[in-house]
Amino acid sequence: MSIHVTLPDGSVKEVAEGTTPAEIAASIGKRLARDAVAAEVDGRLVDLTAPLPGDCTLKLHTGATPEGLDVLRHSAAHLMAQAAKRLFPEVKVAIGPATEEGFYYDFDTPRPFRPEDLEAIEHEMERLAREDLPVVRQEVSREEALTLFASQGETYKEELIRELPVGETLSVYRQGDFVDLCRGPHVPSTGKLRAFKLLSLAGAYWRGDEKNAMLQRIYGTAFADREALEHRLHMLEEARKRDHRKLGRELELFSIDEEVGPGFVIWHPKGALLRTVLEDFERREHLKRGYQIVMGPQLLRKELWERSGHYDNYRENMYFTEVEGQTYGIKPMNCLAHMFIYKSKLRSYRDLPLRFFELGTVYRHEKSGVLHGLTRVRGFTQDDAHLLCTPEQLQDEITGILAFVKDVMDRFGFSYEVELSTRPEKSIGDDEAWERATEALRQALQTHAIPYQVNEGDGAFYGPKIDVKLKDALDRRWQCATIQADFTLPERFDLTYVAPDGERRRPVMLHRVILGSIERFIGILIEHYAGAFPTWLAPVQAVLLPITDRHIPYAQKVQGILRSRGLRAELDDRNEKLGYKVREAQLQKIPYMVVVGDKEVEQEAVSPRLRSGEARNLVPLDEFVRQLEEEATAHLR
RNA sequence: GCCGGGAUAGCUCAGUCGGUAGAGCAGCUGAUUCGUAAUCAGCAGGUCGUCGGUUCGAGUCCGAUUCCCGGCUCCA
Repeated sequence: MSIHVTLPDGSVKEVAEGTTPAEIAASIGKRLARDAVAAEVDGRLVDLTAPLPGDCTLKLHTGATPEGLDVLRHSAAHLMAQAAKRLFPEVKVAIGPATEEGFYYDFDTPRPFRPEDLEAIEHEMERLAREDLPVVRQEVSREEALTLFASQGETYKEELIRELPVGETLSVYRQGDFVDLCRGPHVPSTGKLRAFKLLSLAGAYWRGDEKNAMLQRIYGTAFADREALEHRLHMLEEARKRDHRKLGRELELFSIDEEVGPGFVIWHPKGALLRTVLEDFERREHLKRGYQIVMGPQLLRKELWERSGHYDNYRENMYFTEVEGQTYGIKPMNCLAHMFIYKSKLRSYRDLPLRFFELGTVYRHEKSGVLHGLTRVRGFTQDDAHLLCTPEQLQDEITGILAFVKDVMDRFGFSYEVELSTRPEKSIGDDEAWERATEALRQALQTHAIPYQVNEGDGAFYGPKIDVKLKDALDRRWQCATIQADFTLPERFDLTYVAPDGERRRPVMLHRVILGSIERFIGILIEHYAGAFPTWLAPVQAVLLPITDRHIPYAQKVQGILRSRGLRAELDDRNEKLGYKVREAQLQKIPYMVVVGDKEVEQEAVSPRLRSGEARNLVPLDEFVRQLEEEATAHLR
């Protein structure tokens, strides 16, 4: 008998004896025996106490490996359920998985949990962990499982079991008085759980369906050791500090006021400037790539929305207004006007592809509970484009857009993931068109070897889409760029072009955005940079700090020079000490704090201080202007 | 939309048992003219989210409502 053992650190050992992974871990070392949480036998994740077959490959996991951490967190979820049931015997448990960040468990409770309950449950968890209860796997038949959970009144578990095929063998895990339906694996005993924390309370629908009962969810996180847990808690705290809603106010970028309307953003001077810089960047990038800038109206006749299918499929999100017996819909999307540009004259295949770009402001009535700072609003501007091309050109156009997305995301240093979303239940168009559109998107991803996940039924109502999800500072994923293939709207609006053979053909339409919505993207940017925007984006690039009143004229002169070069320079001429002005500029995260005093005036120089704290002394004025100009235009090259 | 929590000065927050509101920062005025993260003094600032109820009396208790926060569902 010989067993290849891969240790958590990646090293490999050859072991001759052993009946369980736990035994083998113990034979290798005390530390490993203590830290191991699960094992992988011939690629299958199992309990440490699972019997080993003769010859096999074995991989031992601790909380340091992704698989081990998952097991640890899943076990922490069980521990939490056990603690909750002990303190509140009348609660019923639903499901409690590990997540990317930690774990949660959903409960049905006679009264909602309160924050102080979390503390009590956490203490109980600590007690149960100290008791080091063995966690035991038991295989039972479907019928035995049903009887077991029915006898405990666990109706949610019953419902889950009933959906499994008759005759199936299931596994349950016991720890002390608590038993849970679970595939496993789990840590061998509760003492393995040494670092966990309950984080928040929330409502969650049973099985994620809005029509089902609302359960009480408790979120928590767990790590292999205290240190890793503390690090995570520290990161959460850091993330809170860079919340774009907080920074948006502190940096005077924007506000959202109840009196004005929830979900409607008011851009203050600095925010509007930031937004303008971003929009200018976008216009330039689009023109470079052969797009044409267009603009459509905010209101379009209701009949048009009926023809496009928006009225049937998107009405509950639309605002309507009626004047003199005519009903107009405020646009929730920009495509219709673009189609009318296409239709305004006879198009030849020689004209295609056509790429219409619009910074299009749209209004969507989002449900009240979903609004969130800049990232979920009711009025927003999309960097929207509609590409009209022949079916033969479709691949190249999609590829071009994917390259565009990459270029732009690289500019901001964002990583992202790609998803392919297929036909939803509520949709227009025939199966064949959907199939062709989906295939076109898939082909483009495959030929460029772009890894992607499939998101069944998550497409737009008029076509499938490629979604790009970028990751923000809180490691939340945000949908920004999306590419949607559409064979249906060209049909509904009878778009045609003249083919080489003189026949009228139907063009394909691509809907796409790169940043998604300017509002959302800026919200993400604020958190990404923690408000310290790179110089090219910073609303204020330099602030002049005269040391006393007699240095103000020189500071004004420098400001004038910078402004004449298109650089965004402010002057802090308040009667305050330098330290005070530096502090404020630092808090405003202005890239350059330019100190001017006697020496600078005398030498026609400046002493710039960076946000990092680095101070440069007496840089010749023309040299500083040149450097700043170079930095501020980096994005144009 | 759903579950839970919350709303006091521009901001961050205190306000005990129901007895008519307080701090720091910001603002204003004055003094100070200063070299890299807060100079000093004075002044002003509030329909306690809104509406209704209980009470001799409500920031405080009850109800409704609006908005916000944490999630769920939905989504750019």
